[in-house]
Amino acid sequence: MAVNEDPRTLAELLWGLRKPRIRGPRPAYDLARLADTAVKVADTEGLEAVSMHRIAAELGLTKMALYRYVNGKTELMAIMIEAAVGTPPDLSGAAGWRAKLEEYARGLSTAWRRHPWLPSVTVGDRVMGPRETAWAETALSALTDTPLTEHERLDAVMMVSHHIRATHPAATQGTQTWTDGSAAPIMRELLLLNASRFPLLATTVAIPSTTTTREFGLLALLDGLDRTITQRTHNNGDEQTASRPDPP
Amino acid sequence: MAVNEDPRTLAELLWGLRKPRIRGPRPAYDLARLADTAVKVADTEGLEAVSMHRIAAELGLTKMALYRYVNGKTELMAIMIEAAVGTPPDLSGAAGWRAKLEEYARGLSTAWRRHPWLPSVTVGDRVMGPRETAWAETALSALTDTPLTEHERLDAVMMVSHHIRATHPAATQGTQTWTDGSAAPIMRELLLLNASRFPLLATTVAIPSTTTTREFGLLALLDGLDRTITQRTHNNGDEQTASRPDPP
DNA sequence: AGAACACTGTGTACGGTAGAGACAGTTCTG
DNA sequence: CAGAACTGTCTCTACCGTACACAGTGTTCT
Repeated sequence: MAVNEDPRTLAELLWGLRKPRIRGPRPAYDLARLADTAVKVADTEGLEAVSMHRIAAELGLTKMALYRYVNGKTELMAIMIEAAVGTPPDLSGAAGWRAKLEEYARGLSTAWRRHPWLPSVTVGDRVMGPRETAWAETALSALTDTPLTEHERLDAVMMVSHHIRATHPAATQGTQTWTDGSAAPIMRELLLLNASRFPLLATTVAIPSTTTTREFGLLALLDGLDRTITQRTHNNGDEQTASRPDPP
Repeated sequence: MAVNEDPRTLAELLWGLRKPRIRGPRPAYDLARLADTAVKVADTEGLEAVSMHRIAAELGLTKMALYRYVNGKTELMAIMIEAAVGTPPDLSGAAGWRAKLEEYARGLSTAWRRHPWLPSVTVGDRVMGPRETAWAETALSALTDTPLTEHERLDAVMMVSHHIRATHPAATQGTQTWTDGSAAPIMRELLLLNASRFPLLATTVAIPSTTTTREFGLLALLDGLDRTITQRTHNNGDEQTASRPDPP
């Protein structure tokens, strides 16, 4: 990566603020085409297969020609994300914040199942495009009728997203190292070998799991939000009277 | 990366099962020394500064000499992790599963603050070393007295870890893109510019935050776990009588 | 003691990555 | 029609991880 990492120019690219160029020969392709082929490569061969050379070759271009469209690989990744996220789910069918959040989690999950590289990339400090932003906006809409503050709603939404990300099966993320994945059998073996040092883990991996991490976690998460929400709605009117000082 | 990624040999390295070599000249260094210098470089200059060449040069070695100690960069990373994680916190001082989990979260947080690259690396499908495993064992011990099943306890522990990871300030992980980080001001600007499309987000970023995401999230998480735990302890004896069929 | 052997560290080379900069060709604008 | 602006290509650099042959060094066996 290089000195090109100017977030402002990236933002202009993502939000359609690049001034259209008139003079000179027409570009053979456009950003959408670039993004689509890159997404296709990532979907079928994994994210590590996406290199400047590879994508350029896929389009019948030289590697350096790509730099006429994007300022670097960071920008290519950004437009890939925008192309892949799609549109957020419709939450209007679900009644109540809890059902809406569950629906949102489902939507996130299916989108990520379609593009398994997506969760590992839509992370960290970065400029987001309008389509990805729309997801966050949709998620926030699930909590508008709750007594949570604006930032608490955002926190709650992020919690749900992170949980789905962490339990994403094909992710390079927080897969359950102990029970799933290619390293799991080795870990199991090592734990049973050292059962005296790690008795709790050893017994755990010896037992087959009946529940899924994702469901259990989401349940706990929503239960926890429910607690503060119901608590605040009940104390809503009382709080003022209770905190009102007695007249002298 | 190469064909070297054999998880078995990695496991042997991490768990001290490498047969000690006697013949030939003594190696100038050992794995601990390698790991320590690599950790130091990662701590001071970031994880991307850790390359085979860099670490070798730091030790006064040729790049290729490192391959006499580790089979590749994957193994180097693995021993770096083992060297950096340290020992898990002592939870015996905390009373009850909730306080214990909070203490565990605190310990995780301080360990990751010391080595900001650690959370982004201790993730995904991989073989873990004994010291990292000890952390998981410790975390599990917090929940031994709860009516949760073994796998549910593991799930709960993973949830807490993921949450701390996701809210880790210096992480390449799920920092709050909207409110923190270098891209945040740009996102704020874009949202206020497009406030009609993203009203909820726009109002949110316009308001200063009073609470921290980490605390709010951990609260919700533990509240959620509390619900199932207390629910099950109360229904413990009743459940059998309630589910017992009436005599005909 | 001497030979055989095993191991360490070095030098060179390879294929991969992202990217800079000069250049030729094309197309629009004045 | 001429000049300006733009596209795509070519060559080059600087990294990265890693394979492999080789020289030197120390241990072990005879």
